[in-house]
Amino acid sequence: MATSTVENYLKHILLLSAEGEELVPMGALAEALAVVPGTVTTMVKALADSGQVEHRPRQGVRLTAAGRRVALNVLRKHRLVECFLVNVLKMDWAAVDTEAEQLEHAISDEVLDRLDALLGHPETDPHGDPIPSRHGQLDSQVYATLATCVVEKALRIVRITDQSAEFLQFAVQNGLLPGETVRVTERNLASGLVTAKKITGRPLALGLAAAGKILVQPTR
Amino acid sequence: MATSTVENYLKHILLLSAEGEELVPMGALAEALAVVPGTVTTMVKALADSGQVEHRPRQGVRLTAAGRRVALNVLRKHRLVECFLVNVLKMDWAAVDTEAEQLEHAISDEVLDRLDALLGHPETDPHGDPIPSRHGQLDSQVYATLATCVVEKALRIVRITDQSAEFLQFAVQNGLLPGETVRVTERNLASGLVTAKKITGRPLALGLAAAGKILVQPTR
DNA sequence: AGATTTATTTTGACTATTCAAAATAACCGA
DNA sequence: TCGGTTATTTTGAATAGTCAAAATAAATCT
Repeated sequence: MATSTVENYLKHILLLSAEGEELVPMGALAEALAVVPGTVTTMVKALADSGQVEHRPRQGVRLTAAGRRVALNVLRKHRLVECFLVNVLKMDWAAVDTEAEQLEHAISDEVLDRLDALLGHPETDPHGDPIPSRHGQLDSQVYATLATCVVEKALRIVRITDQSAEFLQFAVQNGLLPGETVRVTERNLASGLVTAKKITGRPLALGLAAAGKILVQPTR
Repeated sequence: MATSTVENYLKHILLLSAEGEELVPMGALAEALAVVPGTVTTMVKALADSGQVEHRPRQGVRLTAAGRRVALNVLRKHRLVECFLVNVLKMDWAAVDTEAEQLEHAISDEVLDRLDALLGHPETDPHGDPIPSRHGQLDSQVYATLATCVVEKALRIVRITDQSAEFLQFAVQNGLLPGETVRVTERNLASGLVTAKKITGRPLALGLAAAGKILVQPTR
């Protein structure tokens, strides 16, 4: 059985390889896991020995099929737990990531399935992140963001890609939640400023980086 | 923050010291934790250094006030999680102990409180074991068992003190659940045999050891 | 008391995970 | 192609938790 350290390595490799095949640089992984790069090298070599990742020295890591299976299962646990914490326990949207970080390694597949049923088989977690299916399907649609979308068009927010409590708090305070409808009224690449407006609301200015963390799709 | 290993040591010391002050022998602790005795000695010395237990060399260990506080919190988590798994997720009575074993170290106090509220502040877990209160009160009433109670009197089952899946399964199959009413119709110390009957049922024979694991109280 | 059994502690070693710092390789600009 | 960044790997050491087996103390039994 994978230790929770191993689960974390695999989960973060999955998360950093976005869609598919790309090699994750060791440095990026070290940063994500908050350990020094040398530690990642050591650990990745061990993971490679156990067949969970493929290590290309000096280039990066990539999950094997086996590693990906484990990673998706952990991610599924993480996101379903977040749903539970927000929908059932009514916890703060911004706080649940940290909680789920622990719980994802402690809950069994049995509990996972029952939680999934209790929640009505949700497809995304409260931040809009897609929940991998029981057998490893992960929605990987590419969305526009407030930094890249067309202007003056009504769009539905589908997802917030920054899990930090600060950013999520900011999002809540400005009503930038998945499901809400917004329109970008102005975007100036030079100044790096984006102005967005909710249907019923005052204009809100935010930087390009922040705008890029909010994924949107055409209102259906 | 206490590691989950430390939490387990403290929890088991609490459980083994039943009520109060007794020193828990190192061997008993080693057995409960499924490690060799030498390991316990090493670990207990570390726990003593950090002020969580008092170690009497060659005699045993005992929790300090600080250690007891931690242990009660872990036990509270364990038992509330069991309630959740049985009452909300409808999991098998006999399987939840193992699950809770993991979850008790992963859930935060915040989640704990909300779980407690969701469940309606239960006083006992599904096996009848008392749940320590938020601030460390633990019901320590001494109950009679089917091995020690008066015969021919109707009694309510309050608790099953063996958490092993096998025993719990046996209990379920014979309807020996907390809340049920039973009567001991016969007890023979010599043969070590106890015969019990549910109000609406055929007599059931069980050994003294098994009978001693079922706690009862007078029907109110 | 002396010998024996039993519980506990000590010792030495091992695994998993981590860090700091030095060594190495790859890349990049002129 | 040379020199310098920058990323990665290596090396040596630390911590937490564990085991096996030898040493020791305590309790027990003649």
